[in-house]
Amino acid sequence: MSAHLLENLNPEQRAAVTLPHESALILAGAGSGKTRVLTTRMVWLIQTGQVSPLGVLAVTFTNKAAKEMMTRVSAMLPINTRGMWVGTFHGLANRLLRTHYREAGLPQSFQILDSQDQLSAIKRLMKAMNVDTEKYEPKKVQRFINGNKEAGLRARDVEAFDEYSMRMTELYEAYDAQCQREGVADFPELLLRAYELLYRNEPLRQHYQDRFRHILIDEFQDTNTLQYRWLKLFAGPRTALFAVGDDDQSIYAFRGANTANMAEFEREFAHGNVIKLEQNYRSHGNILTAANTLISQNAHRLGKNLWTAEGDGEPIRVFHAYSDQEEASFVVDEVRALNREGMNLSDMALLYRSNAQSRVLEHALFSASVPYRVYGGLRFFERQEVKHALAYLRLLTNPEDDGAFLRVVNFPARGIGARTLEQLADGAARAGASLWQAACTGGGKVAGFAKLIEDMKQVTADLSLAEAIDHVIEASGLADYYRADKEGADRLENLNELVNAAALFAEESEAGIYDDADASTPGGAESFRALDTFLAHAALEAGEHQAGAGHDALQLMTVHAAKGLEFHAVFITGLEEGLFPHEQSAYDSTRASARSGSESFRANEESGLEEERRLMYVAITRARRRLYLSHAQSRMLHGQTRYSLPSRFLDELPEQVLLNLNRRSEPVYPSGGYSAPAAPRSPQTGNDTGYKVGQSVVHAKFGTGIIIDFEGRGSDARVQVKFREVGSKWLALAYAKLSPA
DNA sequence: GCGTGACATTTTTTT
DNA sequence: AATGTCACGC
Repeated sequence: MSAHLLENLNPEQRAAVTLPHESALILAGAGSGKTRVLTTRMVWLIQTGQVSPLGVLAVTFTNKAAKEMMTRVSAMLPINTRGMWVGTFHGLANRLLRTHYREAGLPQSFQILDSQDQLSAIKRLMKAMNVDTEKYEPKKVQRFINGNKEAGLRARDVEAFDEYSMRMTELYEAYDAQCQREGVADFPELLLRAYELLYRNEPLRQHYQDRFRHILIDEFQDTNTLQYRWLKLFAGPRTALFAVGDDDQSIYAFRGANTANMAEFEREFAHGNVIKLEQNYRSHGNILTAANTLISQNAHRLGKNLWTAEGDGEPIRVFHAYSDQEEASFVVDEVRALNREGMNLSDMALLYRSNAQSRVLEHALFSASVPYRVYGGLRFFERQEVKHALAYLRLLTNPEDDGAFLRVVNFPARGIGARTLEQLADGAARAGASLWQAACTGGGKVAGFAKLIEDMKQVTADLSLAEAIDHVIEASGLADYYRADKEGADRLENLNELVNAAALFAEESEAGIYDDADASTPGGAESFRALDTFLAHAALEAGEHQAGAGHDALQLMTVHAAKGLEFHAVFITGLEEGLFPHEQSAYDSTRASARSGSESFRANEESGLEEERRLMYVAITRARRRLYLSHAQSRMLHGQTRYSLPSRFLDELPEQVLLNLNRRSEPVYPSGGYSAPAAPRSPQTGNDTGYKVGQSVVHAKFGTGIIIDFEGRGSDARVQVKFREVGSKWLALAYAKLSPA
């Protein structure tokens, strides 16, 4: 039967699947059957009796990938997969912490803060500490805290010498204390806590190291420093680590992913046990040639070249548009043509670098009544009405949660205003108590709120999860509030959907999906309480952006969101300098972490440009048969028209695989009402304005800066100026009050 | 206490 | 263009 399992694998894939009990690194290129290898390996290990299902730990980055893996494994294996540890880093850490909450120093009902919750917790803290939020921006504080946690550093471990980072570190420490007091944990905290738990608790560590004989990791290139350490801690002397990744597809360095982990893993674990999967089963030759040529221009690579047994296929179509609108209508025309030829809309994708770009495309698609679906955006559990309902629930299970308290104490409005809350907070701080405790001992409207919550607690105690949530939505006044609101219908529906989601969740939990079948864990909590589990689920799995499922619709998403997906036809739009590669990433990637006080977690500071190139590589390799690349000379962005040059990535592709769709109307401008449009630019020559690139200038409002780019001529002339204070801006010379410095 | 208008801000995204 | 944040006035 295991022979059957291996039947359709190529030699490299088979070698990877059947590796002996040793650690290995699998360099799996785009479209090389990575997920297949990973799941088959898991099944093979179990089927050949090398390990029991409980001895396997499989880690992914997204819930989607985890689910996919589970589905495939249970399809191949007749056994019960319920006790298996397959999940995201955060999901598994949560599981561990719930099981060993005492040892981890957490309350049984600890709540998880998502990024929004975390930010508001930070703002609240800074307000209480009277910190100047101009000087210390809450967002930067959040980055600082998370960056350090992801590097495995607690506040006391951070080396801070200058005043700024010392203050940041103080905030970090105070923030952690606040979280501890309130019984909440943010995302990186889950990982760090779980790490510390095993690090300090030897018997527990022994237990898990002994249990997990095989650890499999998906998308290894996306691991950050802490996640890698976490894996090393779970791995005992007899554990084999099977890491699958593609350094060329690392596109999350900006949030701490450390590609150097791959090289390090090879040195520390794989010891030359490296298998490359280079045969691509997805794309035609020309597309792969383009991808290979592009990525070969990155200096920091482990090295890998994709090939395909398919023919060259079609050339890559390149379109130069005069404006973003023209680009959009070009895309719409092509999409309709392909659709007429029989290609499903859902087999085509429109990709762009940043979400803001989708608007023009959507507009054009809408006018042409082409059905489409936009991925990304607000997810279900992140909607405000849902968050409100969840906050009530959090308060029921964990009254110390001040964040939840503040979110709903006056929503719907109960006449409890800022001043009342200030007094309440003062009282709570003096007594060293939570807001909830202070509210219970007080009087007036606040006491009324406390009574409301108490009553809810009583009533819901005997109800099922879904019934309880339904009751809370009614009793809190949320339902009435949205019923009274003219625009509340959608929100009301979402609240209804929340009740349904809870019912569905309870059903699945009943089926055992979320139970831990391993009863041998020392000191483990037997089962988790339904409400807590549901709340954790809501935080960890914010929910797919639903709607329009089942309908054939064109797929719109950012390149980031497209990772891991494939389509027959792909349009990569907005290939312009400054947009893709994005200026923020390409030119000053160091800025974000420069002040974090822990540059070490970005020790492999590579140029942001290489990450942008990898992003382009990911985009190209999404396409199976047909690929379109387009750029626009002018584009509305942030309410301003910007003029840009074609992306350098277009120049980095081999000409022989490209087909220029504008060929017929050389030069690239469309024939039409435009009288000899200005050449895009030539910074050093041919401008008549008296300004040139590199020159220092003074602006009445923005201060002094340096001209870094120049476009157009005459009354259309525009310059990009990098100001010392306010960053870079595009200015029309005809209007801007500029003078030479 | 609450609603309204001025003001700034704007990468990519998962957990 | 669009959205969130903040200060101000009722």
